[in-house]
Amino acid sequence: MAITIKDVAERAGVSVATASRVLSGGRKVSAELADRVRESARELGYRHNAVARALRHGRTSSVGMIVPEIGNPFFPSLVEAVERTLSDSGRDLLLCDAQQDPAMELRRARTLMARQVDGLILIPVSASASRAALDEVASQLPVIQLDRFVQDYLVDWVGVDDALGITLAVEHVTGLGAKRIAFVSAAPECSSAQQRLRGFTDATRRLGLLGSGSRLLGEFSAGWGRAAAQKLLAESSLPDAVVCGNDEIAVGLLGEFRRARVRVPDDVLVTGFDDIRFAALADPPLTTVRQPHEVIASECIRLLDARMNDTDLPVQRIAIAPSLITRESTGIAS
Amino acid sequence: MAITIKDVAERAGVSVATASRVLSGGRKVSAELADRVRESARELGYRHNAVARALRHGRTSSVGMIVPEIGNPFFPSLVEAVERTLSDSGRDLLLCDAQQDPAMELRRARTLMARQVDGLILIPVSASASRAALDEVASQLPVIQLDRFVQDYLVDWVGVDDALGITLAVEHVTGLGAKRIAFVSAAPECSSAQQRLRGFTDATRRLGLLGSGSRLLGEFSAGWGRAAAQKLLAESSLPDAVVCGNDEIAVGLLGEFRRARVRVPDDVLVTGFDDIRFAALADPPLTTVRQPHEVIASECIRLLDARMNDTDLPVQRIAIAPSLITRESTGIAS
DNA sequence: CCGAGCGGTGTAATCGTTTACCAAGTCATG
DNA sequence: CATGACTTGGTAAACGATTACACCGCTCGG
Repeated sequence: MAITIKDVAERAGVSVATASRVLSGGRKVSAELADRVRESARELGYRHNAVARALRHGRTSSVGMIVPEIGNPFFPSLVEAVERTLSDSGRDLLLCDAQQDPAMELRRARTLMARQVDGLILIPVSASASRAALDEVASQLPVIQLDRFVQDYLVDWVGVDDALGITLAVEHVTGLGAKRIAFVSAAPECSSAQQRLRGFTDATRRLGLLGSGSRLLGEFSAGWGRAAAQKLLAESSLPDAVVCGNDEIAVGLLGEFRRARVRVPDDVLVTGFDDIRFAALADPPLTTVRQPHEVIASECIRLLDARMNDTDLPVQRIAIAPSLITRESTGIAS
Repeated sequence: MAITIKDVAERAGVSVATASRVLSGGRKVSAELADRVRESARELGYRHNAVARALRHGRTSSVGMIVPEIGNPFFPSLVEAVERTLSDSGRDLLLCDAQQDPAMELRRARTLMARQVDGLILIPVSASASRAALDEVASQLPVIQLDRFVQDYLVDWVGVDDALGITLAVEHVTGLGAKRIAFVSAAPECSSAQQRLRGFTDATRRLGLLGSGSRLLGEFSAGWGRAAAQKLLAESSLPDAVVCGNDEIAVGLLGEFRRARVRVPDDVLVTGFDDIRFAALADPPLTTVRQPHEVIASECIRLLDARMNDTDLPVQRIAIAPSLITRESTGIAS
């Protein structure tokens, strides 16, 4: 069996209370005893038991996180940033994958609650179907929605300003002279897709270009990007620019254009969203909207901590402005 | 405060023992009381406290995992597969990022041990410097090394047969007539890099092609792939094929070749390793060595469970054969 | 010289479960 | 009918830490 604080106390000839006070820095202990305890702990190779501490303390110093699908290349960077931010304040991350399934999402939320995480970070799978999970969790502990949010539901949210991001892309290509602009994105199942669609609609309307190009809505995947490219190629003429809902779509689309000998950016401009690792490595390198992961993650934790300190804090929705990264897919190497 | 089993018992008019037996399925309880307890639990919205259960039980039903760097696109797919496998058996994943730093790796290992994870999955940052962490952990609990391993250290390992993977790539390009073969990979800091280098050396020696092309060792990144491409371009003539240590390197190299108007596969063949999500989307689509993540993950958990059941089990090293995925970067669309 | 105050230490309660052990009742069997 | 086996329920002791409270021995002021 492992060494407990009782063993340490015994060997040092003190009570467990004293040993605990030395090792977890409670009240003052005389220098002599403190040394004896530390010495004894070192000799025995004592390591505290976080489970017992958590039970007594009522806090686990851990945060749960549920991600729609870790395999999706955008989420790992968010996970990484969150994990790093948490570890800076001595907390650990319990990570769950919802496998794109709201029912699974709810189940994972329950196990995280059972594990008494101090707070939860949720990237909802769906703008509607994730409500059940969010609802159940939010009634029990501090939750922050990250990146995406559940529709018409007042729970803190931190993410990028999706609509603004798309606006940046639209303005960029119109600035380059594009008149007919197509939009290839995911069906408005999750809030990101909704907001990006809204951004596209609003921006093109404002510029008098609403309806100038096709609006193809499928899913956030390279496969859909390919399929959408084929649809565009089948039309009588190509648009001047294709604004994509995320980088995966854009990369798939670029591949299909390449195969069809459509030249980017000469024949058509293409933009993505997220600035995933491979956006810069695509052919041509992809102009895209960059999400500041580190900022988003740290804001998320900050808000979570604020919420943990004060449950009655008014609900906050923090939309962080993204920035446009211009690369060759719109003819401008940065 | 949250509802405890005591509340449930009280409301049902039974002892906590009975309530516990009903809710956690211990001994038999009469149908009538069982119903009363379940009813009461439902009405109060009782959720068990996994922390208390873990303390009593001595098991947390959680597994720790330390990854060198989640941002690296190869690891998320492993994490996903592991997480899924674990959740199938009702266990959770505590994920830590070592940030490519052995000291951080050791620290994270300690916090996972403090949290009493039932077992640990470690992808060591380094073949040598990760020894400290592995050493300390392995003396306390079941550990499996995943993907990479620490040199000359007997702890279970599950991963792909790296040397075989490279051999497949080398044989593939020689089968296509390549005589001068260059190798661009990472310096042998971690075991994957070591084994892939060994595979390349052995395979080329066997084929009488040892030393036919340059051997450039840097790191597993697209940036290094670019730099290496420039080095190759600066040589008097290009090799017939470039075998890359992983896909990121290959993609970076492809980009640089493209910029220099070197045609792949006409002028030079290129292969990668890992079959990350974007290998198929590269230009041209990348011939690569596929790691079967699901198999690797499930073998990993199987071995971990075996080790948990019997500490004295002889050390196992399970190398799983990868497969070659041929695409256009070697002229063969599959 | 006495009592209050205080710093340092120990005893024991506590966190929420599970479970070893015990008591009481039922049933079957000799 | 007595006895042992078996069932079912409750009581209380764990699990390993933290911490409220009591206590002891000083010092210091009146």
